[in-house]
Amino acid sequence: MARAQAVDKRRAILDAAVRVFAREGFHSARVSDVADEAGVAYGLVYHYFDSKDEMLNELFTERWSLLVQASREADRDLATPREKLGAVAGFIIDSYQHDPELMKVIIVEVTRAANSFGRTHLPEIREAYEVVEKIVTDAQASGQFREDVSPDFAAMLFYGAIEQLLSGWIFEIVPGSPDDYDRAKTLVVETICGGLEPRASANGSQG
Amino acid sequence: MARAQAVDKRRAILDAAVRVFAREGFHSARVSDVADEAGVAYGLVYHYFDSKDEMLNELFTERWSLLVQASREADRDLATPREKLGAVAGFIIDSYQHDPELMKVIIVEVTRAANSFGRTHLPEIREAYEVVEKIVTDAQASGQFREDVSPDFAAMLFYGAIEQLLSGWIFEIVPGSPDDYDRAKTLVVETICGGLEPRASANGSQG
Amino acid sequence: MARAQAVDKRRAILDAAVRVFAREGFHSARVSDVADEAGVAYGLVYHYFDSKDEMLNELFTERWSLLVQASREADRDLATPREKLGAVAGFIIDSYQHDPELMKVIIVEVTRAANSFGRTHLPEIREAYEVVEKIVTDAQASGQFREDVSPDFAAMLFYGAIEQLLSGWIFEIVPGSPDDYDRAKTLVVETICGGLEPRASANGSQG
Amino acid sequence: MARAQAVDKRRAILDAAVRVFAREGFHSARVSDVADEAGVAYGLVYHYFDSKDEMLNELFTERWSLLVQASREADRDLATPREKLGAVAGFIIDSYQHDPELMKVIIVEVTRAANSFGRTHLPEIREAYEVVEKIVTDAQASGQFREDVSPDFAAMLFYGAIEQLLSGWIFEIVPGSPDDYDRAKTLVVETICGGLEPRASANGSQG
DNA sequence: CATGAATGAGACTTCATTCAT
DNA sequence: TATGAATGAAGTCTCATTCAT
Repeated sequence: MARAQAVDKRRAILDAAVRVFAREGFHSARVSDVADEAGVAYGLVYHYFDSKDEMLNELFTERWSLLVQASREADRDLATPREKLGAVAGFIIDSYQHDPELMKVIIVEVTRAANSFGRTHLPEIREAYEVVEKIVTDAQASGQFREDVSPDFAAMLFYGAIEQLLSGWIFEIVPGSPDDYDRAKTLVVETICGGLEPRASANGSQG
Repeated sequence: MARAQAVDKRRAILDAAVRVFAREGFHSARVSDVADEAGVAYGLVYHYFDSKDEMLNELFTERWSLLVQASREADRDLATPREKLGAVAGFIIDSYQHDPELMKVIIVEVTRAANSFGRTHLPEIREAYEVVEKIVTDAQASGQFREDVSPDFAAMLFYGAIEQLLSGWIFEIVPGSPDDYDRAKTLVVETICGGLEPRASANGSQG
Repeated sequence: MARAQAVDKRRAILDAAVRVFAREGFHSARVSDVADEAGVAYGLVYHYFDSKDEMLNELFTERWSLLVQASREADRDLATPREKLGAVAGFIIDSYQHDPELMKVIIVEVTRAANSFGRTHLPEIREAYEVVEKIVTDAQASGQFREDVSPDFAAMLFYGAIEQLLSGWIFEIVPGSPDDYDRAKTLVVETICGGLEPRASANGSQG
Repeated sequence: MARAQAVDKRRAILDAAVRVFAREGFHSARVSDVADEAGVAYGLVYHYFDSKDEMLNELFTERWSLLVQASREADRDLATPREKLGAVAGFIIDSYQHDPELMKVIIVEVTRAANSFGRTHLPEIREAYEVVEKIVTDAQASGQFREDVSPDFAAMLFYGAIEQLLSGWIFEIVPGSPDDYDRAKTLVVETICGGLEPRASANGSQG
């Protein structure tokens, strides 16, 4: 019971942190803001977390591990590279749709903050990239993707595009309705894969 | 003479700021670091700039306006969408090759920092996007690009991919040699355009 | 217990501020001086007060409200204008005698600093003036005071004289012993009221 | 010719200082504000004055010496204490009417800033007080003023009242039209002198 | 005389973290 | 567990003054 309480408080703090970090940005957010938002005492935050950074770390890892896991399952369970990459993109976009504040924090404060938290979590981020790289490598081996685009380059393009897309929604630069999310899932894959697939006829400088 | 001196010092501070911001990150960088790096007195920084922020603003605008200008010229002077987008991508990659520290600062601290400086410079950033959107729109009108990908979506993908690529080089996640830069110019365009062009035969919804 | 502690520290800071502001002047006083004088950590000052200014505001309001209250009671409870004004003057002089440092701060840094804090507290200062104005108005209505001196003019004279007197003591321009304080109470009222009362015979240019 | 120029610039700086100090307050005013207002180069201020303080010192002394001189002449040339004190009050009020900004600076930044410049100029300020004290002493000796009010006390009251009055005009707490100025000259003397003169009959608790 | 660039000390405020209860 | 008072390091910005030209 007390245990349940404790877990609840910890969770409440983490959830509050998401909202506060999303709203204020990690840097501007004060630990006291998180405590207030969670409705707990200032000091309790430090009972559950060693530092402000740790909250973000936890938030990131919690979610990112799911992405890596989902990516691996997609690679294992699905047949074509399009399906696989579509599942990865779909998972990310669904995550955003389901909890936009959390995804905002993850992308803005970690994934694209290569200077600070991005560095810290580089190994985890690379894991996700590597799944995509493997999907591309396999697709090249089977002739489904052209071979002149290196897998890491392709993974870069893939994630770059998706993150930019999410950034656009996050900062309301482009409209983001449920319809847009669905359409985006299809289009991002189609566009990127379209570019990665060999052309039927001659392509390239395409006179 | 005195005038030249003055200009020099201002320039020296700005150049020092690039190095310091690139090295430490804007947030961690102290104004005193910039002054030290420039070899001037602390107060002189505030003689030329109203605030630490203003230095970054200036640095960004100075360079970004060149990008916008170059993009417009590419759109005006070149013939095919591939050539146009290739010129834009080329300009960015050349900029990076020529002054990697400045581009690092611009991308890391402004373009991808949608929470802080990215917001401030959104209008300027949008200008660059709009050129790409126009290129895509025109290409769609002439049947060179498929029409089911909206121009703003395409612009998002395009810039997202390029920025991610540069991030990879900046943070040494992927190797970045002069050869890589050249290859990247070709590939990024080929891949993105490849995805944007109509397929020779039926594909798309890939039946 | 913890609560009492907290209150004590807050009080200690405020009391220290009085001493420091009186000694150094508000402008020259550093927040660290106040913290040192109070024997607390620097940051604690900002735990209890939003700014250095706020300490002075609090100090002023705390005391000034007592003056306004005492003035109103004097007006209500006493009979003649002499008694009323005597009570007001007496309260101020007693305040000075009781806590000269606080009154020094209030007069020097607020009441006579019309440019800075005086402006901020003008409404409260005016309240005190208005009580005196009312006393004068009533005295004029009952024929005890001459009518050619407007009440606000009279209030000005009254407070101007008292403040100057206190300034003289504060800066040791004129001697200030307990005896002097007592004598002053009588004389200031007698002189000012003497000037406000109608002359028995002809007055004015009194040849 | 060059000499005339020089004098003009010095004067221009001093005049600008009056306006700037009156507008911003001495503390908030920057030396550069004064230079800008005077239309001269920053450094020139330091060619003519050793420091920011010195400008205020000069401004004060320049005017205050006139007051002392005028007071002495009034004491020497006029007959009754009323006339004498009336002339002193008149001179101050005329000064205000003639150059309100300068008088504002003198009163707000020097005369009533007993902590800072008031201390510095205490000797000069005392000179003015001493003239009034002498007038009162003489009036007491000739039986025109009551003897139970000490001359320094009386001088305090006199100046306190006048300064408060000017403060009221300066900060627009009480209306200040040319008419008000004229009326004030009469009333301030009449009230103060009225209080200092012996009562025809018994007075005091004035049954 | 005149200019304005250059200097650098100084102070407020913020806030993550610790600790006593 | 829970509270919130207490700590103190750190950094931005201001601005009077100096100095080279």
